[in-house]
Amino acid sequence: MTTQDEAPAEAPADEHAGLWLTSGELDSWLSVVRLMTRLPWAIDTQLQRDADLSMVEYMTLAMLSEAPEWTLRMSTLAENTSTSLSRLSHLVKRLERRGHVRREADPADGRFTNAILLPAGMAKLESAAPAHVAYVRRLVVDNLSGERLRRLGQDAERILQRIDSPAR
Amino acid sequence: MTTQDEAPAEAPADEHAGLWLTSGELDSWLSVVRLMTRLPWAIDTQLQRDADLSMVEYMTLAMLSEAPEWTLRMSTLAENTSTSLSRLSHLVKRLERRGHVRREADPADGRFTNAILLPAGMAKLESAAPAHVAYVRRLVVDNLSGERLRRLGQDAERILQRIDSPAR
DNA sequence: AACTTTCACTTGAAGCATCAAGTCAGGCAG
DNA sequence: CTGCCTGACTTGATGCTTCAAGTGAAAGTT
Repeated sequence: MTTQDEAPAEAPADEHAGLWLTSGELDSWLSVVRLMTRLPWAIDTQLQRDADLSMVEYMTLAMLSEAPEWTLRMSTLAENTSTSLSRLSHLVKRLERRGHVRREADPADGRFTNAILLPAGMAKLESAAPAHVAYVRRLVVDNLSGERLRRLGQDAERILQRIDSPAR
Repeated sequence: MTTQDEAPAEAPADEHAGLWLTSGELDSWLSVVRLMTRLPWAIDTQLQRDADLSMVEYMTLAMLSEAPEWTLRMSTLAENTSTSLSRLSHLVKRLERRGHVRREADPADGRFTNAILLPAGMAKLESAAPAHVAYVRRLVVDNLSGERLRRLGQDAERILQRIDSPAR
């Protein structure tokens, strides 16, 4: 503080060790940012074009199709698709309007709401799946070696754990 | 087509080789999907809370701050932040209202619009950066080994290339 | 039994993204 | 120099997401 402390542009490299990112770290991070931006966009575009579904809608139908009785609680569905209950509620309302899904209060405990896949929704999912899977294969699964794909999944899980961990 | 073809639930495992995903592939893919969903959400939440900025807004300010004269064409900015020109136009209008940025037609060629970072925008960015970088370090950069981070960046680039490649 | 609380949603308003159409500058053809 | 044409945005409407507040069912409290 005795000497001047401006000169924001250039500074000794070690000055911000741990505060800023090194150039290599930054490159990797920016690649990840681009991936997070453009991969969802690419998949949404494909699904929208070929099946008039967004990725969350697809995931929602897919999760229901694998549940017993084609039925899941809204809260479970929200967890599994990583969305807020509010977003899911609006979204299911739209799927309901389109006849893909219906809702009913859980007969055993009226606080819960069950979302139930309808045959038309299953048909929609089945018609959308092949092109979607093919595209996911092309972009990701068949584009990386088995080893790298597995590690990518692991890295993702490791990051997700940190997101969920309480600190900060 | 001569025999019945329903029974959607169970089918021989090799039946859809290459059409569906194996259980390991599916696990990895679903991890990636969760990452794409929740990492942007986590970062947006942190930035919003600490600096009242979204990630795209942050990136926009950051790109401008590193450009000569704190100036970039809208189209360049759109490329660099992976957004559409339309979205960027709306976004920059909002940043303009807040006094972070201004726009002017390129004096040399009036078809281009330059976005220019204002001192207030730079100040905003500088106040937001430390907490943002710390969070990125915590979730990603310091959470993976140097080796794994580099590979993650490479995998991302590989996927991005496919997204950009014309076929399909 | 009345009450409070909690939990699991639902809703409406406001903000942001997307899509299609419009504008406007400069290059080019005649 | 007039009239297209292209490219680079900008705009307005529509739809989806988010945020804050509301509702209603069951469990616990007194």
